[in-house]
Amino acid sequence: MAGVNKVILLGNLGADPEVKYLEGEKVVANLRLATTESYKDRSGNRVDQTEWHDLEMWDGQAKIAEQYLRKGSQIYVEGKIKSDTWQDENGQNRKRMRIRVNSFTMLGGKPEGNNPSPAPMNNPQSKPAPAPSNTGNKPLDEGEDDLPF
Amino acid sequence: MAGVNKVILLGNLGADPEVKYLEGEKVVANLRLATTESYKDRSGNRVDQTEWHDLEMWDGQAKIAEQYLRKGSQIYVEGKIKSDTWQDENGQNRKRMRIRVNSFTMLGGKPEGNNPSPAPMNNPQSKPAPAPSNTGNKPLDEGEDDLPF
Amino acid sequence: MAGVNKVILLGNLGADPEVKYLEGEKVVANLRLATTESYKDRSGNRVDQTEWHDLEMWDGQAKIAEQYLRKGSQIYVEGKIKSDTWQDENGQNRKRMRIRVNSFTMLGGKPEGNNPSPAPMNNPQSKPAPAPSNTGNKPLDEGEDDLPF
Amino acid sequence: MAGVNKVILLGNLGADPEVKYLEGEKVVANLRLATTESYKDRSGNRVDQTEWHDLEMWDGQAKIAEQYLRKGSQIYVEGKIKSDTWQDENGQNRKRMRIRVNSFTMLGGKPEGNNPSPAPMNNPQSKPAPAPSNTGNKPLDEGEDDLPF
DNA sequence: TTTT
DNA sequence: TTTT
Repeated sequence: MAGVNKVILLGNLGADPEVKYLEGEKVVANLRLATTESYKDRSGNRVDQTEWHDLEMWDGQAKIAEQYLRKGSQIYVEGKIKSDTWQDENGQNRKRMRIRVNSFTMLGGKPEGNNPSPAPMNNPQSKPAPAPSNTGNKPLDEGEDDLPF
Repeated sequence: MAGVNKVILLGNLGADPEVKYLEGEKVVANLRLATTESYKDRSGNRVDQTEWHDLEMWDGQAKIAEQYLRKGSQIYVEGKIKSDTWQDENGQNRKRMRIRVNSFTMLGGKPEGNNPSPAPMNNPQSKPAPAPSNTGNKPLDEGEDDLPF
Repeated sequence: MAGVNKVILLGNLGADPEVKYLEGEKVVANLRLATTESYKDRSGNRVDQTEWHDLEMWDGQAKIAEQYLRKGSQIYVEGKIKSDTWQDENGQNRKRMRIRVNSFTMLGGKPEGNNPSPAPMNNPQSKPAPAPSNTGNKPLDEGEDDLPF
Repeated sequence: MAGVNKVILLGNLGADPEVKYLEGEKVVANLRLATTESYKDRSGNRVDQTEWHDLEMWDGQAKIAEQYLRKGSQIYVEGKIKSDTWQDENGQNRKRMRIRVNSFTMLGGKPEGNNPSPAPMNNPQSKPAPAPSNTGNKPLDEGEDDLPF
């Protein structure tokens, strides 16, 4: 019964986060993260292999993502694999895997050129916040809420 | 370009490994691994949440899996996320995620009752082997050289 | 400023946990964990290499350790490296590294023979508890306190 | 006997790597890596807590470190804990922990200002090399074979 | 669709 | 002794 399901990713966002404000104070952000592995094939040519990951962040974390992450941002992520299953319109069973993010760390990378500042907030009542660089890896006494401020 | 794509799992196999011998000495094993997380919901009831993972092992690792792993075996796994994409019969884009295993460790757990001994080998010329408890974590002198070029 | 400091261990305890009850409801448990790597040297002989780790757990986690972990117990651990520095009696700078445990999972293994049941509690007012198999990897809504019950 | 001993670090180098060329083509690099965790204490003040790690790299990896890493470089590291024990001049048992690096990835960060280009090589016969961004995570066909015997 |  |  005891289990471990852990994912560690380091890569760049393929697009700005997509953030949705749901009922009851819930917020969810969806992000696309590319992790690229580079190696030489047998003929000596360098090959880049990119894997795309669907990330899901909630609440405080989602708001931080919305404020600070942009297309191109480089982040380190810890999370877990989470799959949804459903039936599609043809009655076939479908499955979709996602990474549920537990914590992430911004590493710099270069956000998009002509909009270097944080994007306008969708959430008007959100308070201004200092730039965080880390979410989730909190000291134990304060628990693992997702808001570093 | 620098990227990290790492998965760490600890759980039990839902079935015996499925092993295929391909041309050119290639061997592949597919396994289903369950990782179960147990927590109490807001009404205080214990809830088990199980995630199923599709694992893929190759060559020497696949043979070890075939010899030593069974439905119910408990293993620790390191690997990476790997997705295949294709078009289904309706012309829709489909995607399937898998864990490409880099190394695994057998932890005991309980193999199935009435077939406690290793399953018959599909591969007649395979040599008998001592029971390993670890794959992939190689000694320094042999393993992983460090030059990416 | 952004940093990651993460340790993942899987091994067996070299002794029963040492638990101390401090003032103000604080509890700390110290444990010795062995991780053994097995490989063949260049002459083909199997070599076991064991590394011993000093683990530190606090509060709820420490109590779970006291109740359920014994010499020989096999556990999976996530934590971080934490060092103390001080001057010894000769005025020399000394440093000691420890693993501060964030979460652990019991994997079975074999507790000591003649005392198979949980050791008597040092802490009289502690309530009886169901056997947990996992600490720390909690759903986000409940945060990362260490008590699974 | 099966064990896991894994360390994941992300931080900045406190100094240039120290590289030693030993007999028989062996090369070792020692590095100091800082991982900084940032959190708010109970009075709401932001606190930075830095842990310093001693890293050890060998051979090809050591050469890459020598060529490309500098004081201030930001890297992601995977490795394992490795301790040496000895008796000091007072006859006391001493222990020293180190991280034996299995692979690392350069993340940018800003190398020192007035010496932006790679340092001169200590190793005259080394061939010029393209800037790598990743070590150790090898392509499947070459890397990590899977047979521990 | 990212990054170097 | 790093970094933001």
